[in-house]
Amino acid sequence: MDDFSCYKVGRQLMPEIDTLLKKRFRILQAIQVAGPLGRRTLADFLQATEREVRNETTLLHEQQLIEIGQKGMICTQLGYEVLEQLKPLYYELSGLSQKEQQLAEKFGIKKVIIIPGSFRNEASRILLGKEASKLLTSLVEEGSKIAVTGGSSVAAITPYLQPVDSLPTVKFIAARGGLGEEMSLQANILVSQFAQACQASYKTLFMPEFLSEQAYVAMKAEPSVQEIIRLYEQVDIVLHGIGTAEEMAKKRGSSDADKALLKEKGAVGEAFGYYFDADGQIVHQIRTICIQPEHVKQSRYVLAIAGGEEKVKAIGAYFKNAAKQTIFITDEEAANGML
Amino acid sequence: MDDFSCYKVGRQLMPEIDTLLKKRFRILQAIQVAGPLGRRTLADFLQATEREVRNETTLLHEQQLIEIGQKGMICTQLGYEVLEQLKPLYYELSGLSQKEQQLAEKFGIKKVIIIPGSFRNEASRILLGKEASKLLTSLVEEGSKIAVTGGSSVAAITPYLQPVDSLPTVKFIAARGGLGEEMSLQANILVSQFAQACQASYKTLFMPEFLSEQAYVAMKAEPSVQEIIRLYEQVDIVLHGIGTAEEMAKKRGSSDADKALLKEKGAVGEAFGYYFDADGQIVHQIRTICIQPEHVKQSRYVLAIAGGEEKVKAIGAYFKNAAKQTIFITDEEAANGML
DNA sequence: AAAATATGGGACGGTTTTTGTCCCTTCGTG
DNA sequence: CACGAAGGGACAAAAACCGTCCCATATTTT
Repeated sequence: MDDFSCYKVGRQLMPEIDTLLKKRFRILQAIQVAGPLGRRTLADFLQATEREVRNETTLLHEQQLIEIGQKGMICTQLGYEVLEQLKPLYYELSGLSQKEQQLAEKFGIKKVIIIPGSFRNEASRILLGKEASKLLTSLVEEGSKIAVTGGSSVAAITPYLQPVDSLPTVKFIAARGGLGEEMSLQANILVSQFAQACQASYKTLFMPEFLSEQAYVAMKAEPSVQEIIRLYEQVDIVLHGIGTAEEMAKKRGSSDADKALLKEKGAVGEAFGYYFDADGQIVHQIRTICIQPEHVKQSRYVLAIAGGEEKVKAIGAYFKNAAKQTIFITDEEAANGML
Repeated sequence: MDDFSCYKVGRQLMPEIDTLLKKRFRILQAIQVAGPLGRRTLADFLQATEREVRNETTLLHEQQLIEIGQKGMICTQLGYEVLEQLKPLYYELSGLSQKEQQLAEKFGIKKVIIIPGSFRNEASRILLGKEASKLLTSLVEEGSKIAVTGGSSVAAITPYLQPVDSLPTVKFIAARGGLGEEMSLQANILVSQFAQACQASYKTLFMPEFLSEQAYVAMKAEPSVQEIIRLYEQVDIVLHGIGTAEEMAKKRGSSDADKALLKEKGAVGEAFGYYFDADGQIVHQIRTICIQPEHVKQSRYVLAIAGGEEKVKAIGAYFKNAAKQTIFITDEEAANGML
């Protein structure tokens, strides 16, 4: 499983290297993701004193793992390699590997990936983006159809998608219509950005949020809508976030009556347009066009992304009744909350 | 070649672990070989302050690598295992592996094994004994005939020979007669002790040191001597030390005239009864029965053992004209002197 | 039996190192 | 040109470390 045997033997003579490795790894990683930045900025970024950061960074500099310029410190190529090679070990030492496995078993899903820190922190979101992008890239095949929902977590991937391999042949599909205000996090916007980044094609679905019963039926019959519904049936990969019921309702600008209704029904979370209760059962559905749970369940891969302390309950509920083939990317904060 | 890759990557982030590992390894090893011993004794054994030893030993104790009793500190089973597993790494870090290879190339022999420290130090002699014993055990086969000379370095093996495998079937043969005073280091005594330790058989050769020409010829004709000379021709393994010319002459109680003669001939070293000059050429031979250089050269393995600063010249000279199949065990001190 | 030696644990100043926190000059950037 | 953030320098307070001794006890030697 691991080939850190010599490290583990060495640790018996030098137990202090564990904490040392974790500390320096964190700092080097922070420099890597947070780009060129100065000593003091880094210090409160990591919530450490200036001194501590300074000591470690001078050492990292002597080791040629970072370069110190006038813009600040940046990670060298060697630093990248060291980070890459030490990542599994860091995960092992931080217990993240173990937590990943525990969560995967608990939820009965394929795999869990934990990003150190919290998605509230920018550094973690950058790591998330890189990790998710890497994963997505490894999953796609020639002509894959990828359904994408909105949300800040999913949006974090954008800067790191690159046109490699078969990515240019895939198609990104908005998993549902827009959500109201925050345009930049809408599924429609994201798919277009994704597609642009990968030089791939995409399909948007612009629709009002709240349709009357009649309008809903009418829309469903529209040829363009029919077309996207057919696409949903052929989706290979679903990329979605998970939200809390309150947050979602607020984002949608739901009325107080609707909020009360949701609360009454016990809704705690939301994913691709469906509200579910603490048991993961769907209790409410937005009356709009969106991908159906059965489409999700029959897709080859499901990539769920969600983190942060506030989403612990929603995530836990969602995975009581989620697609088994799901790969779940979360942050350390949420992972701790769920264990 | 080595599988310390994860260690070496880790070292890039934590360069201090090198010295740390070496320091702790040395201390743990000292405890291992020097048996139960106290803090202060260990301190001047390692030429370190009491404090330093104390700090490290408390840590080793916490790590359960040593046990602290009223007789002093001893190495635990876990400690043994850690030492065993870390030994190649320690050799690598200390540059001993590299020096071993350099010396082997320089001398044109099969292999060099360097024992840390100096043979003047008891701890090193204990390590020497263990190492040489292990090596010898690995070399012998069913019915091997092993020629043994005297000397303190060779004698260091005695306590660590154990009756394993095919050792009981081997025969230890005194490579020559006695040397005078120091009985316990004579070849004759050693072979009997070796044989006893291994439950093997042995053959001694008791003869006066300085024979007249007539007596020498007469002795050679003796059946018992003829028998041992035939044995010399069948020897599989030669185990011998290397001495300086001065030391040997003194041990033998040579006359001043003889010493002057040796000096005139340029003798710098001695091995199994032969004096050789700085070029490794034999310049003088003791007139006694002993194994011949041609017997040595045709034996399967030659195990040479010698160390200490004072022997550097003698060793260097000896290996200018030594058997290619020699495996040479020396100490760090001599190794440094020769490079 | 008694003296001598060696053990681990405790204690305690003096010293070195570490730490937190300034200021300063120098740059890019707006 | 001005502002903010960069790295480097400096320094007092604090902490950690270090060398060293003492002590009660156990073991070894005499």
